[in-house]
Amino acid sequence: MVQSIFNATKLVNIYAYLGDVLLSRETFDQIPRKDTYTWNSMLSSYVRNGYYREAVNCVNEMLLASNVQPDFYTFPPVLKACRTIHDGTRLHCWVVKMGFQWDVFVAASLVHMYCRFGSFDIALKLFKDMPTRDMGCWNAVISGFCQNGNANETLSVVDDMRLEGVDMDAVTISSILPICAQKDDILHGMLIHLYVIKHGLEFDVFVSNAFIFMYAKFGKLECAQRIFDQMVVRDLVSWNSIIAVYEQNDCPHDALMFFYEMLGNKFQPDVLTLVSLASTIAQTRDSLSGKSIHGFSIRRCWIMEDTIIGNAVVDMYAKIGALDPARKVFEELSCKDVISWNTMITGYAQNGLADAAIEVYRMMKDCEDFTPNQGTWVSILPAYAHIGALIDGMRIHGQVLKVGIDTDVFLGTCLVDLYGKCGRLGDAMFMFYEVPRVSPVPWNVIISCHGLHGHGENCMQLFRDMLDEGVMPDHVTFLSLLSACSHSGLVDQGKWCFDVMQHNYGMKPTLKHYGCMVDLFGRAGQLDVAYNFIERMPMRPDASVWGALLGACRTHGNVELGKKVSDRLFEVDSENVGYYVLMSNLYAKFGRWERVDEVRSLARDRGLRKTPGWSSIDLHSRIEVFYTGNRTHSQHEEIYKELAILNAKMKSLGYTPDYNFVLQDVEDDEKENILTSHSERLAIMYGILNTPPRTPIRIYKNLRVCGDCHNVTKFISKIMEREIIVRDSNRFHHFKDGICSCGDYW
DNA sequence: TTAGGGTTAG
Repeated sequence: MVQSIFNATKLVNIYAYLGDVLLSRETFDQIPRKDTYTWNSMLSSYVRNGYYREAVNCVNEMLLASNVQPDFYTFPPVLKACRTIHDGTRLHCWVVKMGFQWDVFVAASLVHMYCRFGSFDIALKLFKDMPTRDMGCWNAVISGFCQNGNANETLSVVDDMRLEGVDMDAVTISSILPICAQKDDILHGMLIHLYVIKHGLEFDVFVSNAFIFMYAKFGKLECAQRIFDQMVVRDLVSWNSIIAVYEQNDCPHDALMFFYEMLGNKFQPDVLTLVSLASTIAQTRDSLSGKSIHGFSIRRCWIMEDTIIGNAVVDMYAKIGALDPARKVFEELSCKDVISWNTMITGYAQNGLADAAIEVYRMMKDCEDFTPNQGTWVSILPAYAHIGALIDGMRIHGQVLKVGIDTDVFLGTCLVDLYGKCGRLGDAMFMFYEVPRVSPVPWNVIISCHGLHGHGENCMQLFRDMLDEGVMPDHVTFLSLLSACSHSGLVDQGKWCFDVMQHNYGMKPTLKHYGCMVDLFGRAGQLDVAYNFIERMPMRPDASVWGALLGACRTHGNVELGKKVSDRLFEVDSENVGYYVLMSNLYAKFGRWERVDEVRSLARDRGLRKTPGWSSIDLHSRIEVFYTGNRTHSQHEEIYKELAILNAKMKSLGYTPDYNFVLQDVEDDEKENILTSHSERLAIMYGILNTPPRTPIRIYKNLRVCGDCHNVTKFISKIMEREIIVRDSNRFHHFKDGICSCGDYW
């Protein structure tokens, strides 16, 4: 039995301090004659533990009770609750009525609350009208602006404060450092660091934590680490920050090391630790750890309560490539926000599953609760670009223009990519000149678009323009350039780029760069050069490098080298069906059917199935897909009939079918039928039948276009007087008047 | 430790 109100109230406070609000309330309820001190304690118990709604209800109860009067301790904590639940005007009236408006603690709480509501006029008026201001009042308005992301207003208040001769304290510093990080203002950040040292504030935990975060944003890992090392006392935020430093700067193993060290120091991870950890695991692609993180957040019930951790887990699974678990977590999120949808769409798009990305985007649009934003468009546009859905992509462009954010560098770059990949180079160039071009990314995209169209010389010119504008190329720039040179037969320029990246920019080529070089030599028929190049590589060639050479052996018909290369290739990758197909194609070209069977049965024994070839066409906002030999389409009879008529016309103009591209050992008549039913021809004929004369036809083929279809498309473009743009898995083929823009080099 | 203003995330 507790002896006095005073002691009973002490217990309310102790339970609050220990985080047990229920026990705190139980004790409070048992006190028969509660005084102001008792009520104030209960209120702060709620607020301290995040029970904001309850705090507001409790203060209403108190204000209506006749036997007790609030004092200047009553309002500050409740106003803190009000700003979080966005409901404080009524309480402000009470404050005024009771005459506590100009108590410095109360006034500071009011100012901060109105800043957080975004009602800056009210906040500033209150601030200016205060009869006395202390440090807390200045900080209330400064942090209020900061937390609403109003960087410029914040800095102007800081200037006013210093003009009045008031020095910044630790609270001011830790409020404004995130603004320096947000504005990428290294100079001010470092000046503040000097100020902190001069004023002896460097041992404040909040200040140190804010510096760790700021230096991490600037990419200055050593500075962040030095501050962390010098800290005398570290809290959970310090550990979370140092983990995030390494996670955000692509050093997942260091991030994990600090996580284990944190556990060793007896700190329990919180939601924020888990969010960083999920991103870390996504980088290491360790699916087992991914499952542990997911399990941990389920056991703590965080995934149910916190959308951010849910989104982080969806993102983690998607980055690991585990789309089914990602989708399951996404479906089960109790509260989805726009970012949840964007994460799921990006997950599918980045794993090449454009159809699934589009399906999720449609579901999102059907939900009236969510309005697509910049993030949504940045995630869906690459999916449309991937499948060549120009009309859908243009619809997004329309929405972007309506909102007026078409010069956003991320969106602009996605639009450049869309137009480039959909065969509209002119529109891509137009968009490119609309976006800011200080980062190499838009340059890389436009160079890669020109490369896909076989315009190698344009790519070299763009590269020169980029350097003239003072933009630093990165690894991707050189990949785009090398690939462009390779598709355009610019062997010397390709060699020059490879040399420049190493000697002028000090970049070490990656496997991908080596792969491009092999492709460059291989396509140009310099098979021995390519082979010797691989032999001299300073790292172990992977399947893509050998695969590039095997493709060249197929194009240039070198069976002996092809055999040698495929042996090396299957040593490093025996699971990729594409390489078996390439090898069997090579044997088929020379009629070595026994070898063809051998390679095919090898692939079969390993449980590999050939990817079926298909082509698609985007007509009247509907994507029609044709598989090779398709006879189920509603117009298939008409399509085949027209193709037969076309065949006869082509032959009169000198066309002879190239049976090298038939991979079955059958009679010539049958070989001709097989060629006629290739998916790209079905899609082109469908386009011709369903669009007005002379309109261009754009189709997409999931594999590489076969040589015979390439030849036939030239004839079709002449006979039918159509411009035909075919995008395959490799590049663009632009046919007009019987000629292909690639000059038959691809 | 009955009160205001501070740091970290998808």
